[in-house]
Amino acid sequence: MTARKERRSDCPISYVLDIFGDKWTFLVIRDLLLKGKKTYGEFATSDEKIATNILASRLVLLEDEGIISKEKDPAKGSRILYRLTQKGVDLLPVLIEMMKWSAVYDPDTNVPKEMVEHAKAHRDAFLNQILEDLKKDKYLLA
Amino acid sequence: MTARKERRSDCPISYVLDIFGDKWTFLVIRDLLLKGKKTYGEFATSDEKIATNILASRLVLLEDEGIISKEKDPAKGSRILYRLTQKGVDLLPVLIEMMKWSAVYDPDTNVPKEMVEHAKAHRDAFLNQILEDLKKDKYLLA
DNA sequence: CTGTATCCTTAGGGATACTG
DNA sequence: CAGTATCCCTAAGGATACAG
Repeated sequence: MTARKERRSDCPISYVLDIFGDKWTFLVIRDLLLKGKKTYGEFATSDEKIATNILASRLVLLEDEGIISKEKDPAKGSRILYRLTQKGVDLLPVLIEMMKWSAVYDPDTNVPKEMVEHAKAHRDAFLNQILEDLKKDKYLLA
Repeated sequence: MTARKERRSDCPISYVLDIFGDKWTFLVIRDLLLKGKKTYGEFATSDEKIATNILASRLVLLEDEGIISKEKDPAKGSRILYRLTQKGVDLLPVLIEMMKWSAVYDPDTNVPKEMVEHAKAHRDAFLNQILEDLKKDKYLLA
């Protein structure tokens, strides 16, 4: 069933959380975006062992939100392939920033070393640029 | 009580979700980072109306994770001020990317118009840059 | 005002079996 | 393999009262 969409507020952060505010939905995006996974079975066998009912409900949710789409595998009719829409692909920067943050602060995370270096080196410059924009009220919320 | 930390995997995205995988925690960060809120009462009166028990538990969680810290208001001893640590401030890029995404895809979001323009104009360039890095396996997960 | 505590309800989610 | 369905349980979370 389609989850009834009830916004808690008109805040853009809240909009993201209304869709992704749980421990699983972003992992499906990760699998599609960064692990090249495309099928139900591939999602189901990720390290975090998502339950099949949760997985199915998330795929429906993501399709309802226009973030993924389904198609039959042309090579094998019984197989269904999931792919990200543009709206889904555009989540990449969010994922990347999450990974950079973890790369810096999670000692146990398995992020490539060069990415850690990249993140640390660019962190200050990136933050300063954003803070500049903040000063111009570019991102300030009401 | 301190939530028992049980990682589901060593994935950096999963690390973020283990902390922020709910509908409320990021809103507290938003209030600190983008709304200039500092006190319990200010958090409690946000648009989304977080329950006080949830709020308190999230503040404990965030302090345990080293993302916020507490101090007494020097001007008023009974008042407690929360502030972000460096680890917390470094979440800003994540929040910003979330806002940019909402600015593009949520028709009802109340993001400043200039930010929408900014996001749309820079989206392709930004994605292309990340995709370049992806090709170099800079962000690829195992 | 800053929290705790308690009660209660619902939603999230694990395990597993089952269907096309 | 791609899902549904069911059972059951726990955690999340709303309401509210209360304490320092």
